[in-house]
Amino acid sequence: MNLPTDIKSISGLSDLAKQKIGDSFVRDEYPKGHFLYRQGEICQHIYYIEKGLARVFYLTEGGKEITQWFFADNNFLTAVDSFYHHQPTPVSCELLEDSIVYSLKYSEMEAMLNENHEMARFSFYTVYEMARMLSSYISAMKFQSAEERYNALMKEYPRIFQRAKLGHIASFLGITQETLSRIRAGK
Amino acid sequence: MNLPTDIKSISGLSDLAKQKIGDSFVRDEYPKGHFLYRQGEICQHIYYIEKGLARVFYLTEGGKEITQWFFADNNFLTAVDSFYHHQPTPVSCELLEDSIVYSLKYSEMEAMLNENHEMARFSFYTVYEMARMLSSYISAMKFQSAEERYNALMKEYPRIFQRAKLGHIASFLGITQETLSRIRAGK
DNA sequence: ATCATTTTTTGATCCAGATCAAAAATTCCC
DNA sequence: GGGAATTTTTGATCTGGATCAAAAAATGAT
Repeated sequence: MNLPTDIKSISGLSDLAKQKIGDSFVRDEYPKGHFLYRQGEICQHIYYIEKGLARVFYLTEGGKEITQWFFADNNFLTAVDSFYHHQPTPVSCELLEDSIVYSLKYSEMEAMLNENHEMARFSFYTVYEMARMLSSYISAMKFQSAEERYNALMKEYPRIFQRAKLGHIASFLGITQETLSRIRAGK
Repeated sequence: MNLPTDIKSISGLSDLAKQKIGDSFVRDEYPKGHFLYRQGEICQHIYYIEKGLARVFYLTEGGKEITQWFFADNNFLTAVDSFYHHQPTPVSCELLEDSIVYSLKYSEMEAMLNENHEMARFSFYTVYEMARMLSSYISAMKFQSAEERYNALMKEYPRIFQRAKLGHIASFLGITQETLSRIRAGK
């Protein structure tokens, strides 16, 4: 068994299945600046960040980088549409610090799925968690001010503060860099 | 087989499983104003709206109704956290017009899951679709003006126009009723 | 039809955050 | 370590949409 805590907590998965899934992930270490996948490619893997920090982002027509999400320790991460439906992904994923990352290739996962349909519970789990994240992001955007969102983000991912550029954080929060700078200065 | 089109398109599901899932949904007709589930209850079913229109909403501390989503023909719908994790749901679901609705009880789904893990692909499918919806909602909120969002909503669900109150539409769009009224007046 | 309640519209004012422009601070590299 | 490029901060102004208040319109009950 490779993968730590998270996989163990997936309900409805037999120990055997957990074992198999855990064993089929491959452990890697990548340096800061490495891209797990890039815009336009088909994302072939689902990743698990054991330790590290990643930023998922895309480019607007105007050429501006918009951060879609940050992922830190103990999170599954993939370009969902691309991974499951083999379309080019509109987003890139860049590591913001040296990271320990596990990955599982789609073709392997598919083989496991065909061999044992129970594995679908694993896919369910990862997409379910994603839906929860999206859902809480929407609440935050609807009911919190830019400053509240910034404080919440810094509390959840304090390391972002040192690793990401201001503009990257601002675009995630849905505000301009100038506004974030002012928030930070406390004005 | 009861359920129409959608279930057939779920990839990776055997015909037998599709048959079984389809057959275990129960068809019902409900009048406008009926609640499929209410805030505070545990949502026991996953629903499929064959024909009709539903509004999912919650109350803020201030007592205001906020529309979370509209669902029309040929959509699966449930209070995800409540359905899968048996917690009281924070949202209610009300039918805005007489509707034909299929439903599947959690306990039955669970039995099916234990009997045939392939069924987990069905859960995956429904949550995946939800994640896509949430994701596109976020883009809309980030990149479209209130007016653009209103036009897009009316294009997708024209029947809302006649069935939902202005305030219900406005809270879904993330704006006030007054602003929506002005948008509609074209000012 | 009539009056009361609910819903929608209109008006006036305000504010969070955007935009545009430029200065200051950091980072990078030879 | 010095100059160029990048990133962040500061300043001035503008704007989409909020808020508060009240009028108008629609809906509904008797």
